Amino acid sequence: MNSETSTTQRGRPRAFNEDDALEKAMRVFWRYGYEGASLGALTEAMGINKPSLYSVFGTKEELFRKAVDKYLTCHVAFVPDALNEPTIQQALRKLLTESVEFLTDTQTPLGCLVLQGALNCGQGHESIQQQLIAQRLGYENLLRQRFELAQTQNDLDASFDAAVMAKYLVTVHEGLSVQATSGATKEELLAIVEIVLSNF
Amino acid sequence: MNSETSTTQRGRPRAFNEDDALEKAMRVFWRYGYEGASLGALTEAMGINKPSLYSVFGTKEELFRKAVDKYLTCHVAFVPDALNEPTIQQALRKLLTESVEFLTDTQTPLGCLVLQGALNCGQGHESIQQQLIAQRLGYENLLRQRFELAQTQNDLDASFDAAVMAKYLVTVHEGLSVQATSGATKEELLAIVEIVLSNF
DNA sequence: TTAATTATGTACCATACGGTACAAATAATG
DNA sequence: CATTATTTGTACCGTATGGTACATAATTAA
Repeated sequence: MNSETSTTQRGRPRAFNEDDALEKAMRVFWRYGYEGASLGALTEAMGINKPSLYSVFGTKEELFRKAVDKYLTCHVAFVPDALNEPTIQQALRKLLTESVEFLTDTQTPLGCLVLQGALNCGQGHESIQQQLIAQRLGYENLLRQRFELAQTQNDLDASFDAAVMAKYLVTVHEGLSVQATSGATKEELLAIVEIVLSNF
Repeated sequence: MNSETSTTQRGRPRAFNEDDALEKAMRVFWRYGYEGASLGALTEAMGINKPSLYSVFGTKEELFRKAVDKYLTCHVAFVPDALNEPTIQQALRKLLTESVEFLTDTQTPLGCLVLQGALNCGQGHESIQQQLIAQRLGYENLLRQRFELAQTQNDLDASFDAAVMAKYLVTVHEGLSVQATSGATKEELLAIVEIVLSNF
């Protein structure tokens, strides 16, 4: 029954690490978006060939979804972390500051995969676009719930409109991602963050 | 010498209106981005075939640049107009309100062509990406100059950082465009605009 | 050693892309 | 009418795309 975790397997051993390959694929999608990332670019970055890709990760669309999962769990885990800070001021400062560091990090592609991944892809990939939009709505809900929690703690006034402010923050966040991919520097974006923080 | 404005021309007459066709092409680029807009989709929307397209508008890249020009002169002319309002409050309110109306207008594609046009295109079209980025930097400069003018008029305090605030506004504007293409409603975006205006 | 199983590399398929050659069509000129 | 100039429609080219068939290599089980 433990065939999946068994250390011995019948056939020819796999010549690449599945997790490393997925990380490489994720960065290609991150850099070029879903459509802009060709199978050739993907397989070259992953160091494998197409049949191996298909047998392990499925179609390009399935690979993309796995790449997004990895992105969320391995690269943007700082988001829920930041929201755990005790006060809204602390939480938002940590969230936005770390987001700017993340979006302009030279060790990874600029901007955000969930945003750039399917912004303007042609016809035929609407489901991917919808998945990423839903992901961003989830982020918005996370923020709204954090604001509502702060209201119960008297950290935010009862007149504070949590839903609007959550959408405002997501909007700014998306703008910051666009700016990062357009060449804005970390310092420029941090200055913008200070303006945003003055709203709270 | 007036051969260009002559009413009579030698060969077979053109069967389509050049300006109408360009408008149609612009909307396809607006909706699908540079790469997402295939020549097939373009020619179908324009009601012409490929040789006609090439003889009149040149390559796809040249057609795109002409489409962007038309977009700027015919669809976003309200931007410099709004900045001519006498006070910063009036100028920004008009600018952002009309921008939201524009971005969510159901008569045209959602969002902004200059933003969505080349956000995540693959390799080989960097010059187009750079052109659109330069266009957005031009918008940022327009805002900064308007802020500096307001400072000379004592409409804004001397301590106001015009450069940072200009970049902040462009960032929000880009975020609003992303939100519009992601399904946000006009009302939601207008609520965000009110928050932004409270910064001035 | 043989069979069964899994992975790899090559070579290919159908389709779509941007772009063009070329002939037919339509007009003014002579 | 013949000529010349310009546009249109079709049919095609070379390339790239996402995806796959198939033979071969490498490993374990019998």
